Amino acid sequence: MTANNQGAKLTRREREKLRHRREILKAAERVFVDKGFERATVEDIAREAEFSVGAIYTFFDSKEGLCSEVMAKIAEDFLDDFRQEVKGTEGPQEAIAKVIEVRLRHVQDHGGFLRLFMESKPGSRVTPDSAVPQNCRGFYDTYVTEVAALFKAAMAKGLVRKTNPLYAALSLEGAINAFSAYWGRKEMSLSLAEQVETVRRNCLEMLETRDG
Amino acid sequence: MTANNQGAKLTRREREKLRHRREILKAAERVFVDKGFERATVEDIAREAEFSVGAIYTFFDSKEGLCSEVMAKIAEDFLDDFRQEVKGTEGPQEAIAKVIEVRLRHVQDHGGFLRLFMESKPGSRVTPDSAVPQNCRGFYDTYVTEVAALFKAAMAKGLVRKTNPLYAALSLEGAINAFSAYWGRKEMSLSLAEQVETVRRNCLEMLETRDG
Amino acid sequence: MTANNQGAKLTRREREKLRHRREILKAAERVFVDKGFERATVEDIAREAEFSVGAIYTFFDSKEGLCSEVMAKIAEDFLDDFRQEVKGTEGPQEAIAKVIEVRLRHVQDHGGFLRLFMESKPGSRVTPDSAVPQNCRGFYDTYVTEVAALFKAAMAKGLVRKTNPLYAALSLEGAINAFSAYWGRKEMSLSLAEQVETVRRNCLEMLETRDG
Amino acid sequence: MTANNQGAKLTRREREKLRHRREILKAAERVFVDKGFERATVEDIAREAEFSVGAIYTFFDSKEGLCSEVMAKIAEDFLDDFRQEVKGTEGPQEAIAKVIEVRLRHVQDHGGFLRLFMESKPGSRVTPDSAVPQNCRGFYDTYVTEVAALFKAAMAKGLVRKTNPLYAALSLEGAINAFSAYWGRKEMSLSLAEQVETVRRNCLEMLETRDG
DNA sequence: CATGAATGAGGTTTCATTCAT
DNA sequence: TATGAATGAAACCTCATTCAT
Repeated sequence: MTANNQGAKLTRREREKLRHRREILKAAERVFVDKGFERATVEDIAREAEFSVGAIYTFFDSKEGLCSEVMAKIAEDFLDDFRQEVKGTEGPQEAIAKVIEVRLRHVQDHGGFLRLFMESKPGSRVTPDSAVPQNCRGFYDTYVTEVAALFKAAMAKGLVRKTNPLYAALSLEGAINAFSAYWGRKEMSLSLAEQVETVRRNCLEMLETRDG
Repeated sequence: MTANNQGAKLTRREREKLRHRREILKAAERVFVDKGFERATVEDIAREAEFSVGAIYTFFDSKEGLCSEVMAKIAEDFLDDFRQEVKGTEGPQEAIAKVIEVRLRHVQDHGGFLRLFMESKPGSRVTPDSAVPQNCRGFYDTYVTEVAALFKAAMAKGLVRKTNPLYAALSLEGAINAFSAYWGRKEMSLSLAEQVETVRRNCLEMLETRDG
Repeated sequence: MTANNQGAKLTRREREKLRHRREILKAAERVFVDKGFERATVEDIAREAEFSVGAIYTFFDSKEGLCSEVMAKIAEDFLDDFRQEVKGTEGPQEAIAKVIEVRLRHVQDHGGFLRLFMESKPGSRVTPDSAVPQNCRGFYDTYVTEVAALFKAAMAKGLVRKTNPLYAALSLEGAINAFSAYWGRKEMSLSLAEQVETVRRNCLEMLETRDG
Repeated sequence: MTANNQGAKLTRREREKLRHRREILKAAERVFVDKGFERATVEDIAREAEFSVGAIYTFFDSKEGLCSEVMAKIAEDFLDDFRQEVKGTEGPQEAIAKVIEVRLRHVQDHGGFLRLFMESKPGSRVTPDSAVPQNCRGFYDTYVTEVAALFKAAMAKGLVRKTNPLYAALSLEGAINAFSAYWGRKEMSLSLAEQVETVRRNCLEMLETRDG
């Protein structure tokens, strides 16, 4: 039985192919994060993945297509992780604290890749337009909107000062970016817990009501 | 008298040369902001500057060298502008408000170029290492440190809650980046005054003491 | 008994193998006719033949070798068909008429492939030199010479004007090529009978003696 | 005065550029005729033209674009030559004789390139569709039609047997192709005069009325 | 024998840089 | 000085061929 119809078992060959595909995606992410889209060469990626150049093209249509999938995967994984973690919390305040952790862990694991989405609009060509996959275009806004909803809930409960929840979410995002870029620049390696605590104290507490 | 020692008068020739140089720098900035370093070609820049390709190379050693000077000029002009504006204020609170204005005006005039500095450490290659000029390496930190000093002063006067002034400065920076990126993504064109007011209300007020 | 010496019985295995080989040759011909040698990929041929790429290489040494066999087969089949049909005729005049039919039918079934032979000499590289098989080099001349012999016979019987029989044969060939290319270009789909009649009237009748 | 407006003199630089462009076209024609579009590499062409690979691309957009121009130039030059020569004749019979000469001379100078036009319809991929320039699509038909008109005139004057003039033109074309391909294959180098005479005697005389 | 993933040489194209005028 | 044609290294991508399963 060689069928790979829905849910069916995959042959060893197919499993291996999928594994190789994932390996290439991982390697590509590392190279893209390290060098940026333009300076990363397909040969770099092939070397990092320990495959030949041609092999890359049996899995992906083009360098842009590959980058596209890398971004889509990062975005997807991040949103999944974010939602999963938020779901397990009690109350919006704890949820927001969790957001910080998820977000900082992501920077630790994937570098500043998410920042690319923040900027991605036609005309800011850090990454070519076509490499920002359709299903990622709205990703960053989706995320920010969901964080804003958490702030809104917290404000409704009187846990956080009343302001525009969207701007509260953007402020938090911006601070996380700025802090982690600063730590990166200074080659400081704080533990994740320390990072979370710092952001919490310097950002979140500002917003909390005195008697929250 | 052909000498061009400091302060000496320049011949017409020399004055023209300097003017051309500045024109090329301006044009290069526009192209780099629009397309990014990699996708900008020297020919693009030459066309924008209305010079020949060769002319570019009589003024600058290489594309990277040119980018380097563009960045240095942006950094210098920004610091000058920032210090000038701050100097004219009374009290740290007003100074910080001015910072927001200066910073947002800079985004309006020069796009997200400053963000490149925030991220520029070896390894985040949006712009090639060598294009970040030596004398710019510390620029962003200088700026952030000076803003932090303003916060420190405000805290000393009890105008702003006591926290780590550096992180307060980074938070403000991050928020400005996040807000302006968001507005850019949504193609919203708020007036500078509206932008400043929004950042002030959503960021700064959070930090102010109730009886500040 | 596994021997496959001439005439010996073949095992089922061997019969199947031969059948697969023929199927690949047929598929390859279709693809080569459609796309030309260079633009046809081995994968195209494999897909058309419903075999894997690897299978092609168990039967044929290389893409050129495959093309070589395709051409040899076309040439052989054509010569067989031509001789068979001519054999069944009475008198050279009828034979020449039959030639036209055979030739036009071949264009209908195999496209302009024969024209490749007409042109194939080192230096006219529509098809790579090495893909024109040794045993095909003289094929076109053999064919033309045999047609010329028919003309010679017809001239001897006074049925056709006396000229150089070889040039008469070449003229007929050329006209058939030109007519069928013209019809192809105009996307006209005349029936084979109409095509034969047109060539006969416009070419052959010119050569006939008034009282032939 | 550096303007190159209509009719104005060109600067030396511009004249040189045009000359180089023409040299590349010539070299490209030689290589395309020799190897065919697919097997000709841009490097081959560059070497033949004694330029660098990059230089080719300062004159032409792509290999296909270059081929396109080569074909357009051949077609244009041929039509010009053909019309010029026909214009200078007295009576259609002499004109047709001239056609043979022009056509055979073209084969001598440019090889079988014209045959490519004869076959060029979508689907016969000796040359990629896009390399057959728009303004060439109808070229071969234009030529054949004009030759047909000459036959029609000759028929009207009773100099040539009455048949379909278009098919008469196609027959002549086909014969010229077949004859010259044959001579090429046999590496025979008849003089142009001998070639013309052979075609005239073996093709044209067949069509002439006895008392023409 | 059949498969198809993997290889890597080779082709097209771009573009920073040079240099004769 | 200013020009822009020419260079050639290096990038992306294709595809004939191989080989472990």
